[in-house]
Amino acid sequence: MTKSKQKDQHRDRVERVADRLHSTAIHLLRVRRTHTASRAGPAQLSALSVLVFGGPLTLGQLTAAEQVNAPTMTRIVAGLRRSAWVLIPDPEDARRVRVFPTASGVDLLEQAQRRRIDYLAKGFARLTPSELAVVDKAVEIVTAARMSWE
Amino acid sequence: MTKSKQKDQHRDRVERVADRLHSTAIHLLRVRRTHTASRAGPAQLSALSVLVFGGPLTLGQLTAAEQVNAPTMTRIVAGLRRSAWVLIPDPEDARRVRVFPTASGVDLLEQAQRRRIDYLAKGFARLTPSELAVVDKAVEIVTAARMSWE
DNA sequence: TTAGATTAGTTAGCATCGCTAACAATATAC
DNA sequence: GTATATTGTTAGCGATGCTAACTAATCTAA
Repeated sequence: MTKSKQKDQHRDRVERVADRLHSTAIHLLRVRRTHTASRAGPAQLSALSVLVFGGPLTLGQLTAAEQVNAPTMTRIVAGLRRSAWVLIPDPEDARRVRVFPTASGVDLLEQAQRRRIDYLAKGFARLTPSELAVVDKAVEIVTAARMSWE
Repeated sequence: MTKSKQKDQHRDRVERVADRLHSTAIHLLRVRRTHTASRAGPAQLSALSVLVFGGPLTLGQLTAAEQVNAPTMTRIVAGLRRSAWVLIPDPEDARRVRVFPTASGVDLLEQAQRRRIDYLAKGFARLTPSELAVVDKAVEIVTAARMSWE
C-alpha cells in the first residue's frame, strides 16, 4: 500500500470518528431537565461555572471563555445578577465590569452539577472499570486535541 | 480492602468521568458557526437529520426522537417548511402530520455535516491511530450505555 | 491640556428554541 | 350519534444567539 493511500485511510477514520463523536455529544447533552429545575438557563450555568472555577473575571474575559458575543454576555450576566448569583462591585477602571460569584451562586452551581453528574453516572454505573478507563482516556485525548487547535 | 470500599471507589471514578465527559461534550459543541452559515438553527438541523436518516415521520415521532415538547416541534417543522427543506403532503389520517425531507433539505444537511466534520477532523488529524481507536471505542461504550438507560 | 483614538460594554432589535396552559380538530368506541 | 381519546396548534413567556449602532471611560500625543 502506498503512503498516500494510508493517509487517505487515516483521514477517513478521522472523519468517521469525528461524526460519531459529534452525534454522541449532542445526545449526551439532551439532558434538558438539569437546568430547568433551577430556573437558571444553560448559558447562565456555564458562565457561572467559569466564574466559580476561574475566579472573578471581567465581561470581556467571560465573553472569550464562553465564545459568545459581547451583548450576549452582557445579558447573561444581567440575569445572573438579577438572581443574586453574581455581584459587580464598584470598579477602578470604570470601563471594566468585574463579575464575582456569590455564595448562593456557588450553591446553585453545585446543585446543578450534582444533578448532571447523577444523571450520567446512573448510566455509567454498569460500566466495567476497564470500559470506564477507556472513556476517561478518550476524554483526555479529545480535550488535549481541542486545546491544541482552538 | 472491603467490598464496599471498592464499590465506593468505583462510584467516585464514575462520577469523575461523568463530570469530565459532560464538560468535554459542552465544549465540543461550541461549534456555533456550523449552522450560522446556513440560516438553519441547530434544532432544525437536528430534526432534519432525523428525518433524512429515519424516513418520513409524524410530528409526534419527531417530538419523541428529539425529546422536545410538541409545540416546540410544531414550530421547528414550520421553520423547515418555510425554507422548503421539508414538505407535508395531504394526510390520510387528518390528525397526523407526516413530514418528508426534500432534496434541498438533504443538501442542506450534507453541507452542515461536512462543516461539522471538517471542523472536528481538523483537530483530530494529528491523533495517532491508537488514540483514534481509543476515542472510537469510547464513543461506542457511551452510546451503548445511553441506549441501555434511556 | 485637550482632541482624537482605543477599549469595554450597552442598547435595540431580530430569530430560534425551550417551556406550560389552553384550545381545536379528527378518529374511534360505545 | 354522542363521548372519549389522539394529535397538533395557538398564545405567550423567558433564555440565548446574532449584528448594528451607540455611549462612556481611558489613553495618547501634539
